[in-house]
Amino acid sequence: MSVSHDVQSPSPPPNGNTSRRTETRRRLLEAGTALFAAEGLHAVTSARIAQHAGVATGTFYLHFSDKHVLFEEIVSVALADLRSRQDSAAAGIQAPAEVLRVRLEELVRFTEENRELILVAFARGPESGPITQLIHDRVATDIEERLRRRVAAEGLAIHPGVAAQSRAATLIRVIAWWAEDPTRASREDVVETLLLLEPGRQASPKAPDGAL
Amino acid sequence: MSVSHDVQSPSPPPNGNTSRRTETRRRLLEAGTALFAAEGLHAVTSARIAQHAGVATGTFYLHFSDKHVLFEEIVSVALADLRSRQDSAAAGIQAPAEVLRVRLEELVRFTEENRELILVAFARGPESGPITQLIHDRVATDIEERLRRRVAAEGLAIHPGVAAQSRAATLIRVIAWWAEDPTRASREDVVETLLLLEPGRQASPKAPDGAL
Amino acid sequence: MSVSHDVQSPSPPPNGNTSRRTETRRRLLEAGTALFAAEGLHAVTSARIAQHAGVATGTFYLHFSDKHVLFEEIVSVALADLRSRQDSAAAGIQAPAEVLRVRLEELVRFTEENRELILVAFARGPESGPITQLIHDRVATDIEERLRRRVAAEGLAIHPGVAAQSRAATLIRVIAWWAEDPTRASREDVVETLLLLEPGRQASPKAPDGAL
Amino acid sequence: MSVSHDVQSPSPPPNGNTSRRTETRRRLLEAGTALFAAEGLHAVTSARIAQHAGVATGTFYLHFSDKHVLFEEIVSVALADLRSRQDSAAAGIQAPAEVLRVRLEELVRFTEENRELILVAFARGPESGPITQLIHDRVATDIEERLRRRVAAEGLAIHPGVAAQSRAATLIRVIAWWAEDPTRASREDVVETLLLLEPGRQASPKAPDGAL
DNA sequence: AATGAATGAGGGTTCATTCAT
DNA sequence: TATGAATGAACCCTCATTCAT
Repeated sequence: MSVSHDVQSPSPPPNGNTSRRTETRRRLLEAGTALFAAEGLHAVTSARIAQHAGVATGTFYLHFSDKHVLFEEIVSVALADLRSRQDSAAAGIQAPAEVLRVRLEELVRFTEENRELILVAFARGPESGPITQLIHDRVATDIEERLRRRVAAEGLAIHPGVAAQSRAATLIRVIAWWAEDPTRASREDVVETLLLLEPGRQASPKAPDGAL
Repeated sequence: MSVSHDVQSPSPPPNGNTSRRTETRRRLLEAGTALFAAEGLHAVTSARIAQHAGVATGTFYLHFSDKHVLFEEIVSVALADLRSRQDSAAAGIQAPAEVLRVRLEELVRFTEENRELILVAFARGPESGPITQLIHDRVATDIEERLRRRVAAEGLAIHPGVAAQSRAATLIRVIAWWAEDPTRASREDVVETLLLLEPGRQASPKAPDGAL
Repeated sequence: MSVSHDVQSPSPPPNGNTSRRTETRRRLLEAGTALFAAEGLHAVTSARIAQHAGVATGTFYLHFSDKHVLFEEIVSVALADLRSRQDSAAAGIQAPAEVLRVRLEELVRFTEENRELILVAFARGPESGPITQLIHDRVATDIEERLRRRVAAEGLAIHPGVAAQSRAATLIRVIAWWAEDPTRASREDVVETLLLLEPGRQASPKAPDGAL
Repeated sequence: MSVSHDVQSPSPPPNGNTSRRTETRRRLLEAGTALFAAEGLHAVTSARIAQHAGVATGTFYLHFSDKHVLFEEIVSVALADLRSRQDSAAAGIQAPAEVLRVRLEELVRFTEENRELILVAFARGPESGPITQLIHDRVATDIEERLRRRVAAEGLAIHPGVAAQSRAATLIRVIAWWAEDPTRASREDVVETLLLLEPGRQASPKAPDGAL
């Protein structure tokens, strides 16, 4: 159930065999994902991606105008997939606390199934490149909006901007850290700790303050 | 009171050449800081650093074996300076909560005074690379140790590894975000929110200051 | 009948690109040979070889990982060619003295036809380096082996190591000297004198030809 | 009794302590000899010679206009020294065969006492650089002159030019080869084999034909 | 005389990108 | 569509040489 790159058009191809162009594109995305995850954006050259994908150097440019575009594509497909999976999982749930937990659980599951991808997208902390910045900023903006509303409604003593930066960095870094080596913490530890660290939540000793 | 790369001793230099060397080195560090902050490690070349410092290309290599060594030097000098300032500020204070606040306040003050440097050290540019990771890892390791002790002593319901990643990412990201534009939040908002977000602390509405 | 870097097979190239690659490679080898002969390994840069071959700088590295590899290639192709020509010429001849003469004659003929190449391989330019040494050592090792056997069999009063160094140096130097300017001695003078100087041979006045 | 570089002027300095300038020059020559012998002309930089001599980079240029001049100086001082030692040793001897032997013996003794120097001057075969070329050419010219006279007088069946190239290359190569590792052959083996290989001499099996 | 920091031309090498086939 | 050889700008780095002290 991992993210797939072969879906190009919403409608499936007329016959069983994917078109050659689509297949080549898919292989480039796959090769890019593997190489970026292993070596980072900077160390990978377009020629090596092509080679790894089993196509000629020039073919790369028939599909992507450059390395960064490929990178962006990889990441944005992945993000969209994650979002839709989280939305499905949380559909129909009312309690905000439960929604949060379900979305975190889906995030963790997605991470397990797409470790390479996560390493590409979030690798090297929140400082890794324009695309990672973009993700961070998008995530942080959403969170800030939510927190702003809660501050207004509940009188939370936090600064929404500061807390949003914190939360976005936390999610990205914890997920990347865990993807590097999932034996570092159990799935439950990750979910529970992220729940407790949610801004505005209790995190006091032994007193889960009625939460969840 | 910003970090300086000048000669350490106020006494005059032992000979003419030494002071010239020191001066050149200082200018390279300064130029490197400015350029790294503005464009990131990857985009900056040693030739441009030299040019910006007003020296010849080859001179760069008389002082630093390459770009990364200069970067490391900038960052480690800055970190050491920050640490010593935090230690001085917290010297003699007993209450852990107060120590934490004082250290955060010093961090914020340092950030105000060394915005460029912070942008270099915590940069989000593409591939800022192993050094930024190193900082994160060093910070995270310290925090994890502290949390592990508190978990053992106080029975905190968090996973120390997860929470340490979260806290390190939070500190780095919030500080970098604020350094980008200090009008985004007041000094107090930054300090208070970071205090409240400390793992194991209350983050409930209107929690009385100094709770813990 | 000089050494050629062209395509081995007389049949047309399998595809357009391959022949272009081969052609470029041939031109680089040719340009390298000419430049090395004229200026020596040290004075020649890969950029100039490329320029002389009418290709871009980077193209050089598509074919040879560096200057020394090109040099090695030139020399080892030439040596292999010389060897095979000497072997063909001496095929079927029994008398050792005649074999020696025929091989020397072939060496001289080869030298006439490949003066540039000889100048490259046996060059005296500054630091022609490990490859020229390699040739000397290879030649000297072969000779030493032969002499060792003759010393054992015939009781020659020479030290095989010393004599082998002498003979290898003699062949290389005489050939290089003659290649610099073939009017310095007639083909016959070169062959006859090298025959007479063969260690273990008579070199007395008016020694009857074919003595041994 | 090795070659010394401290003799600058024919007359000794007025007082016992050599002048500072002379001393510096001597140290540069010594450092150059050691480094050239170990690493070759090309790999050695003027800065490293200076450093090795314990003086500043710029000082090098107060004594030698460049690296090659230092090299030439080293070599020509050594050659002059060798010549004068050979002349002294052969003084008063009449028999040409004995003169030859004595000169060869002196050459071998000189080589033992100045291995580093020999490695500098003759290193890497007869192809090592302009200075080595110079030596070779000078030696070859002398030999050719001698041989030309013998050919005229005795009717030797050799070409003087070819044989002179051979003999010069032989002497240089054998001496260099032996200097690399004097255990390769005994002093006597070197002298005797070089005697036997002298152009125009007998080198037939077991029949030293009255020679020497 | 000596110092040694500074110079800057130039070499080696890489790689994103093009284009003829 | 795909190929892959070729391009060439730009990078990193070295080192012979200068020159202010």
